[in-house]
Amino acid sequence: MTSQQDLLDTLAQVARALGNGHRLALLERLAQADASVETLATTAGLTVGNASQHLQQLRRAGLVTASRSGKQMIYHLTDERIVTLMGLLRQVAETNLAEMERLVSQLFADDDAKGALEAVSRDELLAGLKNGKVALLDVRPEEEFEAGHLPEAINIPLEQLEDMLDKLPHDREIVAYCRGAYCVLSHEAVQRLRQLGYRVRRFEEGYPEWKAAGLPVV
Amino acid sequence: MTSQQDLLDTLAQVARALGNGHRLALLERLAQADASVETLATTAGLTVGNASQHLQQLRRAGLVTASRSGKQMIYHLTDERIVTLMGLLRQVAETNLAEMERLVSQLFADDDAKGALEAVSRDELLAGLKNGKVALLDVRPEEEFEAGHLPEAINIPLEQLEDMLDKLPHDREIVAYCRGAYCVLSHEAVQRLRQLGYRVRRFEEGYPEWKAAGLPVV
DNA sequence: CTATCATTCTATTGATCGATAGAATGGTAG
DNA sequence: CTACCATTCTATCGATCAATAGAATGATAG
Repeated sequence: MTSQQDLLDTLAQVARALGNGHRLALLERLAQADASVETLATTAGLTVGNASQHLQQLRRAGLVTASRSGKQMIYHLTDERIVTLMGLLRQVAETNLAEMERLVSQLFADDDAKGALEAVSRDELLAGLKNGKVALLDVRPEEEFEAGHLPEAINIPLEQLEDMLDKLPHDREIVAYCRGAYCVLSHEAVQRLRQLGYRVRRFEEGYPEWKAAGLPVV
Repeated sequence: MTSQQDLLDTLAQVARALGNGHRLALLERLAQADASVETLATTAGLTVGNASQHLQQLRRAGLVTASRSGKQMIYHLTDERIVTLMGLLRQVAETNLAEMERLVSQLFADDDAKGALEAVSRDELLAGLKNGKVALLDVRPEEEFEAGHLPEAINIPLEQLEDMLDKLPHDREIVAYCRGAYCVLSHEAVQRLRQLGYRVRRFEEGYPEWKAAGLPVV
């Protein structure tokens, strides 16, 4: 059956669109919030022209759409499931590639005791929120926070962490989150807050995974 | 942070391994049962040398492993989640690429009324099995059936369908399944059995998805 | 130990991908 | 209508990928 293979070839095209680190970076940024080409280029460290080309490829693969807003083109993820897809890709890679483990531990390497690494799982966080024993801290930039965040979360962008400590409770454990599993913002925040005596841990996922799981966002 | 990008590049390598129709075909075959290089080459329509090379790529990406059995190398999927990953890729592609819809309808095109297309969902099948109102028919080749199948399923390979009708009950609805969403074996079986007067529908998934979902297999 | 078989490795060729620079397009503000 | 800005398109070049043929490896049977 040749059309069987045509189908697989088409699926392969979509997979190939995911097969480039810069495009994955663009998708991760889009999972935080819709963005213009220039914004995307900056956060991914690409020239505008190059970012545009990668975005065309993602568009051809049906992973993003674009709409015009004035002079700018605003790109969007077409489908929440793309976040899940990337998460699953990550899981499979982490489980089966030794290289991944090395890179992850390198990303979260610190002088500290590794206590800060003990991340809070989704179920644990849900339980803590339900019984009011946990305060949620979003350390992403304000722009991303405004585009969507977890309910009840307090936003303190990492750069302003020490300036806004009065917004943090002392009577509860704090759980910090940011963009996702590989985002180091919350990790950094946990380390700094621990040195200041706060009881704080890191959520092992981020805003996009929470939203993609169908959990409530604001 | 440069190691952030290293991580995404490594993830991209895994995605690139999925970015070829022939490799997806190899993975789909491996989702049915472990197999030798020659078997894999034959079912994917490749030369042995070429199949071997593709398998090396899958190995480097951590998607398959190999073990020697006598003269032969037997390949295995490293991880059940790869089936889930491909299923999610399929869902995203079907939702967002018009091309996919065209190819799928072409694959299942038939002269019949489209009644045969109404597939049974997983939940519906589970309910039907629980209350004993459904008989399960596995129309894959005997070899794949032997390597693993759904509990209570009767195996009648499609080629022998008309020869083994006595194994099929008349008092219950029959649900036929095969390799997965894009496998046409069960579709064909449904059409032929309907003409013979059986009450029969097609399971919308296949053995690998069932197993990957953690449901019991034999 | 030699012949054989299954598989992998190596080298080659054409095809596709990724980055860059510069031209072209499409919308906006004056 | 013109100047300007954000983005896209086009052409180019080096790098990587896919398929093929043929040599090399590794296990087994005699």
